[in-house]
Amino acid sequence: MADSNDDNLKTSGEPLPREFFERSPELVAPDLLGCLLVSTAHGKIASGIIVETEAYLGSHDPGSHAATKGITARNATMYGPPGTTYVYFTYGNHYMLNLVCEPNGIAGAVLLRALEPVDGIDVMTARRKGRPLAELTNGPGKLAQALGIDSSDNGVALGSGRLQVYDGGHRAGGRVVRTGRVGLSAGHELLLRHHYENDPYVSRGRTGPPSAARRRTRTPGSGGSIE
DNA sequence: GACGTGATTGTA
DNA sequence: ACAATCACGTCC
Repeated sequence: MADSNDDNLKTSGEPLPREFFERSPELVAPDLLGCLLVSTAHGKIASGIIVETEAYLGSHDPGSHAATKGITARNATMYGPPGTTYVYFTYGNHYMLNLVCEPNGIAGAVLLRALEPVDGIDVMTARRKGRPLAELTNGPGKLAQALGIDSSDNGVALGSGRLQVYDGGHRAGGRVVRTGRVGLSAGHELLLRHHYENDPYVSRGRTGPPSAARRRTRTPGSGGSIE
């Protein structure tokens, strides 16, 4: 290939088997830390070591898309077979990449929130419009953008599409900490976020709950009454 | 700290 | 039909 993009690729370990994902997201989320996520979207390799994850459970998790609602058009893949990807679009701008857990028919997934860039840094930098290395993949929307992920990846089994995850094992000396999940108005108090301590590629997250429910900014017309 | 952006969802 | 919400990122 004319691409210089596929020299010296790092594939630390075997692809994670389906059984790895066929259990609670609460167990899968910390085990994904240290594994390698690889994208081949648009014919370009881009990869990184997973350094931050969040678990999303089923109907009893108020922060989950599967909270009490049952199956909807959006969350259907969360109920699908383990080892597939759940990708959804939010805030009008961002794709979020999750890996589906639990046996087929039971909702559960792990959100990938941050990576340490490994291969294809030039590709990721271009997709991220020249941002510095530490800001290529330090957030869920950022990593999806860096890896070229979009809604066409939703519901696809790992290894059969553009994405794969390889076992990597934990980093030497990388201590894992659990904190509250980021950006939720409900369920943020549950300690379901996992990341390496003092890791430069972890998202900063947000401090505290998102200032109540953010109100849509209204533009009162001139002379209009405000309620 | 505030605003963009558009799909999704509950409510009417 | 409508309007609020939203697992965020960017610039002020």
